[in-house]
Amino acid sequence: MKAQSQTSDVVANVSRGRIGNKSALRAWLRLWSCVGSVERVVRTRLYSDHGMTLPRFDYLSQLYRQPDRRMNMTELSRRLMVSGGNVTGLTDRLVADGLVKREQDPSDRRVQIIALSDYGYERFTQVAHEHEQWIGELFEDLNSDQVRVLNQTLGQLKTSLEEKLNEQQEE
Amino acid sequence: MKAQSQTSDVVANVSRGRIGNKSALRAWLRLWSCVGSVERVVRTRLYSDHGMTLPRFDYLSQLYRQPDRRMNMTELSRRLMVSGGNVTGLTDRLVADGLVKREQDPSDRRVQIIALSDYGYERFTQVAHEHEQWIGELFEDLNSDQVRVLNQTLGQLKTSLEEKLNEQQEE
DNA sequence: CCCATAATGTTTATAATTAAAGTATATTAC
DNA sequence: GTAATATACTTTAATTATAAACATTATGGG
Repeated sequence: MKAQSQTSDVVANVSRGRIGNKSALRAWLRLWSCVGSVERVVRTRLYSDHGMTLPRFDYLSQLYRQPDRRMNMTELSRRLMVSGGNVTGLTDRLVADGLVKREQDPSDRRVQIIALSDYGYERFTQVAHEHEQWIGELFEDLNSDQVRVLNQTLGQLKTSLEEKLNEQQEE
Repeated sequence: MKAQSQTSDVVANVSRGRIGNKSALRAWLRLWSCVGSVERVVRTRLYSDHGMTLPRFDYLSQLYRQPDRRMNMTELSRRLMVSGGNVTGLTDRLVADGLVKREQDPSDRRVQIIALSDYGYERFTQVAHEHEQWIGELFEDLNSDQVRVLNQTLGQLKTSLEEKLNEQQEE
């Protein structure tokens, strides 16, 4: 009577199509593990083959994706999912290396606009091409159906997470 | 004739069931984004509600999952996917806080065995229970079919990545 | 036994990262 | 117009993280 109430709750949830905490936790641990493995490979190769760190690559890739190769600090912080202070430090080092430039926003003197320099653009495109191949190799054992479903599910999860973060922020 | 050769390559790959680099890259970016969002929520709540950092929580959870609540440094480093030096520093601080203890391996004097202390066990179980609920809430919009397929696909990816890492290491 | 090699963990120097406090500028309410 | 509030970014202190060099101990072949 009193035994396995936890387990039967989970079963009940599954039968209703809603997932239980245990099953969510399992998915989370796998997500975490896969991302960790991929990051480790990418970080090691970026550093040994190109002398570039992963945070800097991620930073440059955000700028690269913009039509004008420009973004302000707050937006960079949001997209990279790191703190503002972190972006300040990364920017200092990237400016010192000549990969990006700081520009002023004429309409708001608080805003720093970060622009990818010509050198930064050239350097990033070279590295990014290899990066794309690394990712292709790492995912090659998945077939196209799996990737399609994966993208669909993760897209939904991403949207759902963003909504939850917004709700939470407003409280 | 010369136009869109990239695109047609991708289409060719899809028709064969093999994925192209672009599609792998898209999947990777979504994985990265989802993991980043979840980590951000977990890190913030761990710190504000329990005064615990995410790296320490991850460290303790590895010990907790072992039948004897014990693991050596190298294994911790491998499972947490961080460098050995990082584990040394984390261990120093966790020992200072009384959450874990260092023990000697009688059969190998190089080896440090890290054991979860009674206090560490008690503390972790409290936090882990909430952690599990947070994850459950963050994933609640996915249905059980999605999670099942996600777990299946990520399990395969994880295995595939581990094989690639082993091959790479042997070269 | 002895030497070369491997494995375990620490140290060092530096970079990345966070939370929180601080500074400067904008915006909004009144 | 001015005061309160919000936004953008930087600074600070501490932690987390890396790669590479190092010290110690183990292992395997001669």
